[in-house]
Amino acid sequence: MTSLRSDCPIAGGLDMAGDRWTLLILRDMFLGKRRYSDFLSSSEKITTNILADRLAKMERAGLINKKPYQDRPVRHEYRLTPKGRALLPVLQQMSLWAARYVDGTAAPEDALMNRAIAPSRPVSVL
Amino acid sequence: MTSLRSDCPIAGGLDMAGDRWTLLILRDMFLGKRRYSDFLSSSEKITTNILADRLAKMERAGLINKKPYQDRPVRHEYRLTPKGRALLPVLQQMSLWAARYVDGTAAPEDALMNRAIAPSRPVSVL
DNA sequence: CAGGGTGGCTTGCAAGTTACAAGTTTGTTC
DNA sequence: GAACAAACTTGTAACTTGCAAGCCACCCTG
Repeated sequence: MTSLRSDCPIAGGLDMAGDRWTLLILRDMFLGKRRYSDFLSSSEKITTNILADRLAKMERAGLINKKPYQDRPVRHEYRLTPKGRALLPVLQQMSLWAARYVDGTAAPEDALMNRAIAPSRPVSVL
Repeated sequence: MTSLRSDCPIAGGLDMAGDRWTLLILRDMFLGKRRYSDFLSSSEKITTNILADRLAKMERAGLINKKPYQDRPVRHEYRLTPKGRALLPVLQQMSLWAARYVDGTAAPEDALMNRAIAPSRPVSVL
């Protein structure tokens, strides 16, 4: 996770978010989840150690940040940074692809698809 | 790889292509590579056992197919299926994201970006 | 103020996956 | 028939994942 395999942007992207869980946590955040227990409740059943590890790595990678929402006891919530939010089109395209080509997957969720990130970037822009 | 974690299309997509190498092999194919030795020569330096394993899994997943291009000795080449080709937009969005947000990555390659798959699908279509 | 419950982790460990190196097979070229 | 090459396969150590259990701080109830 700490060094890139090459300067290819695809390799770089995969080095930061190319595992089985990171993009699913991102998806949950786009759907409004913010707390540890929210992420645990998703239907893919991530385990606690992996969730804690991924949240820490994602924070170090600048995809999310962590802020206390209460003291006593201190509890944190996790939110997308602009860098994390900018991965939405990747999630959208992945959804469209799987919904069409992978058996047993449902249609993409409207909440993910009907959403744009700030400066929207069409595919064939410079 | 054989069963899906949920019916979410993102989870489905990740179950098929959410690892450190599959999308890089796909990228190489979009750039015209077809042979085992072509894939080995990429700058990320995939090792032979992983390459062989990934090619076999991708074939089973229907992303690519394998055909002999000569006998004596039999040699195969690998080509994208329509299902594999349809992952191009995912690669494109990943490239745009990383080029913009990941330090040390180069600009997306024109050969990948200036390319459309047959029925092009804008993001916010049903 | 003891006992149970809850949210958010941490720890331990077995099983699976990856990386690196070396070897094998099939045929071709000198 | 020796060297070479493409395309794998095998062995093994290191790392990552999945599963279960434990832990700590705090609230809540009696």
